[in-house]
Amino acid sequence: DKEHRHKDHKKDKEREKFKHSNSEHKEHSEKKHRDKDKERLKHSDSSSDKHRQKHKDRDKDKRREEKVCLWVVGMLLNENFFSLIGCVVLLFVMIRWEEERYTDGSKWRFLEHKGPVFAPPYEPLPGKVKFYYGGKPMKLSAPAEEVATFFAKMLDHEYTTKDIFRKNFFKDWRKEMTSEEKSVITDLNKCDFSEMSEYFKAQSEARKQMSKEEKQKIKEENERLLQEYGFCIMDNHKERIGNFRIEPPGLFRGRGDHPKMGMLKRRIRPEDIIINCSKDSKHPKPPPGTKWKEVRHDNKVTWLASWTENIQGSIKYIMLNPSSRIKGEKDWQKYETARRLKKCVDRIRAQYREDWKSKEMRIRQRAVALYFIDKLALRAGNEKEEGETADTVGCCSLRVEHIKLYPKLDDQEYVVEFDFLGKDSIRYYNKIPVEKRVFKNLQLFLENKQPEDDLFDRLNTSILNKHLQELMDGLTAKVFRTYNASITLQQQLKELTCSDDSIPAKILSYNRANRAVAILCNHQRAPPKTFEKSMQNLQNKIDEKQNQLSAARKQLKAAKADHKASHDDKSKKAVEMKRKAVQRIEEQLMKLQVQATDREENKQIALGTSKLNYLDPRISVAWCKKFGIPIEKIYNKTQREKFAWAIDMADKDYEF
DNA sequence: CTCGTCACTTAGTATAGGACGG
DNA sequence: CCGTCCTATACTAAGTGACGAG
Repeated sequence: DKEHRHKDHKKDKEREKFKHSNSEHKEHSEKKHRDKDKERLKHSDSSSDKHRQKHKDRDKDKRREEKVCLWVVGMLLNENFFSLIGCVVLLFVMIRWEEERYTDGSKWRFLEHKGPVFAPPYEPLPGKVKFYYGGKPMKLSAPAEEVATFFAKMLDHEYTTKDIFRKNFFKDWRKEMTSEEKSVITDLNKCDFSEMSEYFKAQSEARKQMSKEEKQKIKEENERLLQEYGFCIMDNHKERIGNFRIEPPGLFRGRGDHPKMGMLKRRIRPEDIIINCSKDSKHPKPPPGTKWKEVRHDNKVTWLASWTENIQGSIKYIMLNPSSRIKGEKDWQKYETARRLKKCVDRIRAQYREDWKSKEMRIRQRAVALYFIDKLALRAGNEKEEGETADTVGCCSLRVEHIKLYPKLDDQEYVVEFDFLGKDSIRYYNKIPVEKRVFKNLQLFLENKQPEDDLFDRLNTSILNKHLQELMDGLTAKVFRTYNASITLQQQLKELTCSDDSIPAKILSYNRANRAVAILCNHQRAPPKTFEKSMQNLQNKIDEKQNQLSAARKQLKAAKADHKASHDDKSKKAVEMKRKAVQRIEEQLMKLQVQATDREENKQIALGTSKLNYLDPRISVAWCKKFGIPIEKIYNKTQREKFAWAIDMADKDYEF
């Protein structure tokens, strides 16, 4: 018990640090927000007024704090014994809470919100927009029409041509039809949605052409909705909600070769929604004439509302924004776990290398799989239900058909070729030389197996994670991804950054370090549709700059010659001017060239995912502080909000 | 040990909206 | 000021991993 408490105490202290930096930051941003509101209210204010206002605000805050302090002191000094008792009880409850919060798995003590925003109801098509079956116009019942519009809106998409998509869609569509419709519409190929499709195209065109005022009105309405439904109170903070809108109905588009693509994603009603909030909060009201499925008060979870989705039968949640305390703390914890792995990774590596020699097959498989997870940053690879999802794999679910062994390939020995579809059906393709022992083990694992058999037939994620748990508290397969990503960034930054580079050059280095991680984690993207064009545009700009530069250089030369001839002050000044101009253009050119390199290298690589989910933000913050890079160059507004804790916490010497 | 459930993180893409250059 | 282009954001699918029942 003593030991336990000691550990907890240490944890608490660290948490205290986190909370402090986080709330401090929040105060800043809240204040900014308030100031902005005021700006909106009286936009005629002069800037000095605003400035004064800011000061006033700060003073007010200070005074309020002082008042609270005085109140507490007053209570303590008060002769009124009962107030004193009250005060002590309050403190006791607070302390008790602080302890409880971390030992019993509670996530909050007070939670109040307004519930979700539902998708707008279906608006029937104007009569002139017709659906045709077998060339004849046909008026559809509202439910059938709605589902038809989902298809019509996707008509330009490739997947409306796919067999599975069409089959699934048609089956679900027929369920929405009246019996007469059902008897008439028996063949999707005879359906003509083109008028509907044209109508929606025209609608979106019209939306683009809307006047400023109309756009402004929509914007204001969105803002109102955000203000009303987009925030909740969790404990003592107003927190931004991540997704407060319920997903609208539509046709399901799974990624990759998904067996359920085209199925109807049904409309979610209040009767489907479970609300989660605290008992003592003002409960959200369901829309008039409706009821929630349930209102519960479970403070062991972080979600505010949930519903069961009809495609996979999984649960969807409404949760807080990444900037919230609850998400930030968890994020921070994740990186702390990865840092603990750093301390013992050598031991673990030695261990799995040793296990390659084990007498037991299951241990060898475990060790080789772990080697892949560590070296190649593969995902764990949980089993999936066949026929329910696209056929994708991770490490533990690799099959024989996903690897090829080459005892010799070109000038390398023991090469393993990986070729499989991972998460989101993104292809992982890699040829990698491995140690002889690993290679021999793989040959052993492949013996007497069919292509569709599991490579690691004695292993799954649960076995692997149980083993990892024994090696380090809190260790799971995904910690390796976090650890290797973060350590790679740190090491690459060290390697690539030159302190006397210009800021754009340093940022290129940062992006390259980021890119190394994205490649490691296989974070790909489809090349943007306009990639070639935008590259060309940039190249044109570069050419233009180059011309400017040679012109400026010529002028400088001329000015110099002029100065040599006349030796007067005026010509000297002219030389200086021209010299500066050349310098400025050189800088601009450099910047453009850097931008072009960056963009080219980024064609098929997505940096965002690793930045947001794998890279300890304190590494980036420290790097910025060390090299005098403004943090805004690395993190945009949202990212700064998410990583507020790190921005406050890390100094220039932070080591992951 | 298997299976299903649940909660939460990680993922790529479509598009809204804002910056920027003519 | 307006159209173009790019970035940020919204959206939601698809993973991971814990846990409990049988």
